[in-house]
Amino acid sequence: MTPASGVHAHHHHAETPGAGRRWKRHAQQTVRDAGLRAGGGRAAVIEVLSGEECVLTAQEVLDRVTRKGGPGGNLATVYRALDTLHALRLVTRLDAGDGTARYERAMPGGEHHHHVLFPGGEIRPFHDDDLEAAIHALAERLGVELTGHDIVLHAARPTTD
Amino acid sequence: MTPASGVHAHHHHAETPGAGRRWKRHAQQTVRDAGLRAGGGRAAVIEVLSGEECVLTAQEVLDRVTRKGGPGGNLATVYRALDTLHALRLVTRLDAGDGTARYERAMPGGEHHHHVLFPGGEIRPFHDDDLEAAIHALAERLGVELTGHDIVLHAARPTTD
DNA sequence: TTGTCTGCAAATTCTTTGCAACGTT
DNA sequence: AACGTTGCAAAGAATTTGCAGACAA
Repeated sequence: MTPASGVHAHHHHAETPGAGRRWKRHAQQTVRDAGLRAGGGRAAVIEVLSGEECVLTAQEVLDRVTRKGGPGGNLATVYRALDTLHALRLVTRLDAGDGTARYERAMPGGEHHHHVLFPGGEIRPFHDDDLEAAIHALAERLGVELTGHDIVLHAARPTTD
Repeated sequence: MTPASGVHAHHHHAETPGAGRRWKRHAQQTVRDAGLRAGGGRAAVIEVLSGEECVLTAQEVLDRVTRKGGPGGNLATVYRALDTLHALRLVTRLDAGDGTARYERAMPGGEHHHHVLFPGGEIRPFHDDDLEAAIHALAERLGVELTGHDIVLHAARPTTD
């Protein structure tokens, strides 16, 4: 049962201004360095992602690409672009548990955030240094070399806001 | 809750003996209490899950059910059973990021574990009280009423062990 | 030119559903 | 008898892939 429940991301989170532009440049550079070419489809996906702080599904990326006109107006192209960007660690994939992957830009330097899922599909990003510290301490305790970590909280609703 | 005791996590697989049997009884009881009947398919799924401490895909559950002979030898039945058990909060769903859902029994009382993913697909469960404490502190800081949380670590490989 | 990118359609994979027969209560 | 349960086949949804033509370097 997946009646296309909408998932809305909240911008609760003041993000560094220019982060999108910075990521866009970084992404273009990285793609070029990988020996790949500057086609319109992938460029459009990069453009869209640079303008979004939090997760989008492939379909949502396509919608936004389409809205802007131009090339990239194809789901296969979007998926291919997302795959490439993910392989280059330029985007992060989030599984919200509804069988649809969501993607968001990954800032260079490991700067990242996690997600709180609310009933109804709302997704809210958050970042917390104490949590990051706890994760790293944990990894050491477990004796594993961490390459990444995903944390998804499920909440009934904000107790305050 | 979850006093940050100095309990050392890092159990590879040290689970309380009898946990499987306990869960099985609990599951059967809960299903009965929900007004559902005791068919062979769901019973087989419960049987399989009770014998596994960590995640299985629907297909893996089916394989094990089939191996034991008897009813339940059908993927649709397995999915339906897993759905029901999940709705009753008797199983947990894990998205390892490969587009296939994995399920494991959920012990009553909130007792649970998280997962470390290694390259190659190996999944190792762990539990850590300090981490749990950190999560609860975090939720309070965020001002949300937590109903659950998923933590997935990605590791290159054990640094020691 | 050479090798990459795109779009379109077809194919895959995972999961859900319709329906008739069957089992439990 | 009433109603949940199961199996099989078909349907769906998300994601991937084969190909031929368009493009970038």
